[in-house]
Amino acid sequence: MEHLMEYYVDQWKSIIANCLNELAFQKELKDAYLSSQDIIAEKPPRPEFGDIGFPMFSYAKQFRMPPARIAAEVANVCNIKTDTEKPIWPGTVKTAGPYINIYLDKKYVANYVLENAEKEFWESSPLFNGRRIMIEFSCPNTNKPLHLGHLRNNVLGESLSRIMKEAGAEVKKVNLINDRGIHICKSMLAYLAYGEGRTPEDEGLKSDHFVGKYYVLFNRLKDEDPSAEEKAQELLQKWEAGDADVIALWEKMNNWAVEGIMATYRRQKVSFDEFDFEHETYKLGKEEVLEGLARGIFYRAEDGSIQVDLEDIGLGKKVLLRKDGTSIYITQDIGTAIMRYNRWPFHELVYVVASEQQYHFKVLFEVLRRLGYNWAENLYHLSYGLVNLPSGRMKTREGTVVDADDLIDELTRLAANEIADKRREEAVGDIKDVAEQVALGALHYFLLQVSPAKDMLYNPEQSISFTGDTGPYIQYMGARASSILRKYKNGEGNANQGKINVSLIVSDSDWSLMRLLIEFPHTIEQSAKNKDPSILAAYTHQLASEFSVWYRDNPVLNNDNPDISASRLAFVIAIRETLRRASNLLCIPFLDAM
RNA sequence: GCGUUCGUAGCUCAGCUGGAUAGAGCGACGGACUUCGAAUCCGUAGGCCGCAGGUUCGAGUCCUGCCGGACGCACCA
Repeated sequence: MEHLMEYYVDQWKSIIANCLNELAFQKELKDAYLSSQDIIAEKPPRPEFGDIGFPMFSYAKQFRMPPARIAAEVANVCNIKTDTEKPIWPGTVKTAGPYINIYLDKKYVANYVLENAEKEFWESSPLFNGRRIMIEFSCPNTNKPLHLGHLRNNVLGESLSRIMKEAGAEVKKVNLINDRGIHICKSMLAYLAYGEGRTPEDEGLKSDHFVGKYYVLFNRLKDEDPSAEEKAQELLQKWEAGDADVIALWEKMNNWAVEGIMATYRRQKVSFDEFDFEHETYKLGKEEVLEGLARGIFYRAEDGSIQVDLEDIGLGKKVLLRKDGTSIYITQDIGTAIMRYNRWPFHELVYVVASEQQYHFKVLFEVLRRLGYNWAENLYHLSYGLVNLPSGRMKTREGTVVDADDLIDELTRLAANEIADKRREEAVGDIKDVAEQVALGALHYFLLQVSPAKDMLYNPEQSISFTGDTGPYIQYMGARASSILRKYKNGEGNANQGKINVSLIVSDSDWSLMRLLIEFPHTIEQSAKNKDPSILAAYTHQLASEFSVWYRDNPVLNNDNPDISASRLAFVIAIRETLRRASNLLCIPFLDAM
């Protein structure tokens, strides 16, 4: 089953094409043949112009007529044609100057929406059917806890995964834990210097925060011991050599870090299908590079390192393997990509990684292409911008990094205060839990609302606000819809004595919402196609906002007419369901009460 | 310097891939609660869409140049 809006538009495109061809035939214009793909459809800017618009400008040349006249004549042909061959999805054809506008049959659409509110209308889109899409995101270092930047990464990856899945794809979420390297050795060194064998429990710290504390302490160590950097390097070499003591310490601290990070994932409600660990993958790719060297794709530089020359496409020269034969970042990424493809041949692999690594991914993709992997065409770097705060940029050294757990704590506290202020304790039940769901809704919506490519400003106060363009606002509207249903189920109102009659929900204000509902699948496809949850975020806010206006003007249960009650109730069910689905795709917890 | 990217209301952001009078939210000002939750809603004010060219019937959207910001240009990740 095609989606309603798509189906409508495609159908009308082909009708308009037929009518244009008919007109061309009548005018004996032989070269004017058009297929439905040539027809440009548009969403009219105002409701008076109907539901689908077709501008006629571009046909003026071949028809040698002014656009307005083409519109008039085509509309004529259409009206005759639709009389004889009735479209499956009915509508009325009108003109407005150079535009042909289609007015959909409101009763027909209303009937469709109500009948399918919880059924196939909401089924996943066919756009990505059968597509295997791998999405890599998060990829934390295990020397410190997650911060605000990771939260944007996580929610982008998680939301995009859900959207792609909703659009029909088979999605595999993967995470590569960076659990080795010089940064971890720094935490280890500082722990050796100041830790005195203590554990996170001893200090009452979440385990990843405990590790992070020693990473910060490394700066102090550097001041006290000028050779600290060198010692960290030594530690890394010992680690690579398999020194038992070093490995044991690494395992201990690494587990603490990973354990804490996983706890944050659970809290943020993001999850992964597969984890890879750098300590297992960091040597991958070396053979590939050596083989590329043997095949003459790469070359050995004078200093002994193996490099690739990408000057011809403006990417310069890039080292792929150190002169001592050891792997670097890009070496292992080459190996990891190949391993992943062999393990699960994907149609597309999306890397959700900050924009600062754009160059890296260009090189990586090009190297894989030159190695002859044709699937390298299907690698995609979803580059996203930095998250800044109203107070300025986050900097580790200045201690202005916003910790992920602390931020969620703070947002939760603010939400709990609000619940208390509004005297909603009894209605919500578990305040702490609901407050945290509101905190997540606030955080996630705010982070997703901005197009990924852009740097953004995160304003915690504004994000948690219950009015305006925020997550809690969307949650509130969902809760209001739920509240109406709850009252109905408790026997309030007389909807159960009425019969659903679609002609009772075709007013202008009904129609505005109805149209939004049928655009939901199309919006998901747009989001999936563009890999951009912000499109869906904007849609969801609009849906919530229009529902807010609608329920103020259209009493559902408080209505003398049982048929109106029943019909509006069915409508509320459809709206609530859409809001619930949309919220879920945006990682905004749906709440029945807040 | 080179590359990538962004520049839209006082602030934070949209603008459906080139179409009809450029939209939201916040903030400001003014209104609406004996009626399904006022954590809401309505109204008003606020714009040479960074600047200048170009393509087009038509440009916030595409191409070029300039200006301004961000991020890259490691045998770090």
